[in-house]
Amino acid sequence: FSPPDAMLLRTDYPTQLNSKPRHLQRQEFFPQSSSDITNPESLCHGSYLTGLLSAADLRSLTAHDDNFDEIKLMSLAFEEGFSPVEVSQVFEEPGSDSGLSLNSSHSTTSYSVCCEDALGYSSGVKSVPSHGLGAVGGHCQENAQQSHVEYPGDAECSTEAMLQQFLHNHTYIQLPSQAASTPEHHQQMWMKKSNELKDRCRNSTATNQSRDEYWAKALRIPFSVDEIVSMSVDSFNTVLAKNQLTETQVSLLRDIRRRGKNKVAAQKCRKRKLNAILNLEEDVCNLQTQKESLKKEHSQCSKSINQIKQKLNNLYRDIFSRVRDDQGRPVNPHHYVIHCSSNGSVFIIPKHLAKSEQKQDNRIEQKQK
DNA sequence: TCTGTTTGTCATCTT
DNA sequence: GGAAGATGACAAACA
Repeated sequence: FSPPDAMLLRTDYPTQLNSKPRHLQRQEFFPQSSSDITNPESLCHGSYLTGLLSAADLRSLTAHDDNFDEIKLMSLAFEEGFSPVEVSQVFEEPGSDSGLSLNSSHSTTSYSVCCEDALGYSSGVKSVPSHGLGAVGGHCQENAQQSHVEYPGDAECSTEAMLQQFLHNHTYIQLPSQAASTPEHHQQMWMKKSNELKDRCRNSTATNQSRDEYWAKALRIPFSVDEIVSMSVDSFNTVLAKNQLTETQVSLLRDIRRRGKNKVAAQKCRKRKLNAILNLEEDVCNLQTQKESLKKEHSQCSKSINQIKQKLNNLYRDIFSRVRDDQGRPVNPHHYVIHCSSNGSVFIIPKHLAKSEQKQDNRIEQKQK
């Protein structure tokens, strides 16, 4: 869901927000030590994370679950001192389908309001947690001190409390003078903020700034994406070793490098595939041309053979029309054949003799070979 | 609104 | 066995 949605909800629950005393201290929401928090549900009180957990705590916390990419980023945001707008903007990043993939499981986590807590953690829900996280990221100390929300306790959690918490998440960013403004004003502010973020993202893409460039900038990585991708393995390892980077920054650097390399590889792969297709099409074209040429040649050969056959028949007929046997009778061409021996002599012999003669000649030829 | 293309990304396989 | 490259599949952006 989005903060504007929450504002609409808030108008349905106007009494709880402003009327209840805010007497509970932030520490009460996390009675256990931060290092004990290992389950996502503990994070459901996420609106108070910044006030309660140090960056180191958050890092160790997030290390327990591979799905906590966004939380890792939050951690970095706190650690690096980013503004809530920066962090929320990062999560508003266009095409946030992948963004920062600190590990193989990604894009299946999101923050959403659940029945138990204000800021819940759910898996398998594909949504962009931009506003909520932006709010969480921006939960600075002063704001936390300025407003306290009544919380009914760990065991029970009412919808009102949930809304209060969530609304608290998204009101802390305001200046103190704005704190008591109307729900409509909240909504307008969020709409405006959302549009600003979207505009900035659009501008970002309009200037050909890639998502990784954006991330690198947002996480203050002192190298350009091109540098990260194009540097040698040794240089890259040196960079990782000598720059005192945080775990998250190292992850991002590795991701950027991997994505960059893979992007180039994909481009090369597609180019190769295209070239292969073009070459195959050219081969097909050449083979078709060759086939046509061979067909023509075959046709011409057939024609020539037929002409030679015809000439041979004519010659045969002419010879037999002139030849006579011992008694002066014409020779029957069905019983005799013209035989050319290997030494060039030409005889007219009975067919049955011609066959045996032929065999003999073949044997002699084979012996000569 | 639908459709085809391009591009980035991930997972997986190959080198 | 691990790193890097190659490639199929998918999704988002875009024309």
